Amino acid sequence: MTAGIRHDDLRRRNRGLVIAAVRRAGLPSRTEIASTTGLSHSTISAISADLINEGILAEAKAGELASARRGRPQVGLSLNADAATVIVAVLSLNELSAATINYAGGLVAEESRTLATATISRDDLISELVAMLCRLTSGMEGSARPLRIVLAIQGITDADARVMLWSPITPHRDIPFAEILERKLGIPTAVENDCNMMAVALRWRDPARYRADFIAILLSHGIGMGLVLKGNLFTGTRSSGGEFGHVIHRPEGALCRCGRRGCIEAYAGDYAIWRNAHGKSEFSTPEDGVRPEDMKELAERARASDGPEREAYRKAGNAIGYGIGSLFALIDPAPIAFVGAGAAAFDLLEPAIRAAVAETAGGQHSDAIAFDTIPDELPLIRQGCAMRALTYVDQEIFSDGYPASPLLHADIA
Amino acid sequence: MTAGIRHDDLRRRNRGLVIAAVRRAGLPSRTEIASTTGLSHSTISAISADLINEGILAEAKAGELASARRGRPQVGLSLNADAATVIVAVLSLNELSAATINYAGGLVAEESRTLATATISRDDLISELVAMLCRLTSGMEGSARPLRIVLAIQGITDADARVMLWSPITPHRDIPFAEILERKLGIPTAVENDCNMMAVALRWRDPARYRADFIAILLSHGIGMGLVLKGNLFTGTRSSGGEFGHVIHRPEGALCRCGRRGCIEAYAGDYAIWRNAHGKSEFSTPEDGVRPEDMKELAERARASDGPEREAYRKAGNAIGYGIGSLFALIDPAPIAFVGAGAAAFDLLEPAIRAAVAETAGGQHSDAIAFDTIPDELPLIRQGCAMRALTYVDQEIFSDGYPASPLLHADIA
DNA sequence: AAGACTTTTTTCGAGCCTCGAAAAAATAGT
DNA sequence: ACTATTTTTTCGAGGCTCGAAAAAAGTCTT
Repeated sequence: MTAGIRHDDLRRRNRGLVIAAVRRAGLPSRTEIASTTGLSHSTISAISADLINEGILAEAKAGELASARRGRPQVGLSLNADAATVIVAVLSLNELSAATINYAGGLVAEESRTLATATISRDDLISELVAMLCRLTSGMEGSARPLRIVLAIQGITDADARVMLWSPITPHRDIPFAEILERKLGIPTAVENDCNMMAVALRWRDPARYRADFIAILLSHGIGMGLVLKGNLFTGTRSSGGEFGHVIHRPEGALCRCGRRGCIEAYAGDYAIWRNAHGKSEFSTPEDGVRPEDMKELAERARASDGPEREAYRKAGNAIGYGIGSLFALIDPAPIAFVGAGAAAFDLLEPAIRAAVAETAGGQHSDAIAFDTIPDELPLIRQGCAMRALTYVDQEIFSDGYPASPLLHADIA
Repeated sequence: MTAGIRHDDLRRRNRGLVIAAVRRAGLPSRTEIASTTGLSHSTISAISADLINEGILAEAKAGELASARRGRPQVGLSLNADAATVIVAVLSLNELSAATINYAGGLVAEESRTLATATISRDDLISELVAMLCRLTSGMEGSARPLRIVLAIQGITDADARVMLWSPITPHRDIPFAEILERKLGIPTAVENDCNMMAVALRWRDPARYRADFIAILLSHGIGMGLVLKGNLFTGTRSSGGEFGHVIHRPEGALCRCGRRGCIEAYAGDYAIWRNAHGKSEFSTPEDGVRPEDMKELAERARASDGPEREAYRKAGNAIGYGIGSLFALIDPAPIAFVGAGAAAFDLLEPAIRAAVAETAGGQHSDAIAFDTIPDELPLIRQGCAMRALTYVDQEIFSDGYPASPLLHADIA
């Protein structure tokens, strides 16, 4: 049962609304905030005064907002970059990277290193991560301590974003990263699926295109998906969900890395395309060592002539297209962004994808099916993590009357 | 952007909360409502006094609440059955039925008739419906006028629940039932998918089992689905969505009623089972005239010996099972209720369903997969419509300070 | 049977919050 | 310098929820 609304919740929610409006708009005036939130000018005035006093927002210098209009000039409100910091970390195949981000979303520091994720021991994996984050946060104590960590992983997390349940990059399972990092660093942590973070980032990058309903599909060694429906990130009931790569394309079909058969990934993952292009059986054990260079070369050959390579891409497109079509039967069509190295070969996939979608329930609204490609996934994932962490701070910490950094504003005391 | 919370929204939302608590609990005391909503006793006292004055709630007679405890006895609050009425209508193959329901959910009047939905003209279909609802509402004027109509149809509606976009029971498309009924009867109307209403009803019938996440699957001539995720009815971005029957089971597979190939329905719909059992080609035109008696007989023969009939049910179960498995890859497992005549043959389907699910991503959590069967769908659909209509009245009308029936309480004037 | 005890419900004043209207502030045009 | 215009702040009114205390309505005990 939904909880009742207390009187003090009201202020909290409206504070959150004002912060969100500033984060979204960049440098909005109070009047602009009033109109986007629907709250009265007086309320916005009161709330923004509080937020400025607390060091969460800051007023822009006069003239920063091009006006040239008559009347009292608007004063833009911005996020105070020094109000807080957050940490983002991305754990992917053979690579671990992390960064400190300030409250305005700017990069403060970063670090990354290669890591043999497939063979490293469980303890070493954990301690490498802990060590990197300790280095990043060293010297940040007291009010300078980061307020949130978001760790993105390839694979499945639990619905509460606390445990990595399974990942293709390591044999180790059920690693409670959130608990570990909270204990070691004392900073609240969320563990998120990388594709979900991609979807979050798309929404911030291009809100016009990626608004209420859209899909991000990661094409790489495996196939991942992040799905936003009615403005909310779609997650499973127990896990991060959205395992599009393991929707069944052909029952009893090709052997998948997950051990099952006929998954979309078993036709469209890098290893599957490679396997098909090299004339190996669909039932042969998935090859782990397919490198990005191999795929680039494969794509070149597929473009050069209509041989087994092109056929392999066709099969991949067919699997993806039928999968999308089935998804559209459930959720109706929505724009799709293909992300990752595989998106660089999208020209080879697209005809087969479109042909397959046309054979499905999604085909009837083919006008609404827009594709977009973004070959480089890491920046997207990072940005998604950063926004995830920052909106957490916005809504869960700064929306209460939290004294952001009292020392910065000692003059008001 | 989410709208700001006004001060007067607060009362409205808390009124809605109190009404919802009473509808859910049956005869709760004020103290009980306070604890389920988290609001204070004083607030509940004030709100319920208002609601009683407005004739929306009523106090139970003393002693109706078994207490036997010490202390001042609790006074149960109930919905005032006379506070309002709503209309539910269900349009299904060859049958149209409608009923008037009072505010407490009790049946006031009902009517149903057979109708050759497959051949009737568009205008006749509309006027039959309008006529029936006019008869039901005749004499109910002024404050006795029903406050809401919910019409359930087999097929696809738009996301705003105003238009029947497509239905298997009639060749006519895009009938704006909501607009038509609102104009003819002057009562706000919603057009809903029948399976979605089944899901709504399950939640009211057995909240322990069907709580936050579950699936209702209708097995009849076609295959429908109603899905509740995180406590919300799942709908598509443009339509009622959840067209589980048209998820692709086998690309380029059996011919479906929808004209496409390989849909789950083309294996598991009545016509598909019938077609397979009679040794017809999977690509032969779907038979429209398969009657429930035919299916009953088919099931008998399938139970009697392991012939083509049993094989047909196996194929159906295989399609459903793979479909469920793929769905579980996206949303994680959830309890499933199989509804409709096809559920009466669930014993024939279940082994193949379970075997197929085990081959998919859903298989890993096989412990969480609970099946339930409900052969009679019409009462479920009706109940879902009724609850849908009543909660609309609760939240959209009675949550504002709406004078429910001033005449009933003239004494307070 | 009267008083003690217990639990539910109502009453009442305090404290917030939002809102609208009016005032103040700050600039461009004339 | 003065007017027009637009933004922002101020101020009082009205509502809402809350906690504490009081009132109500029984059961239990002696």
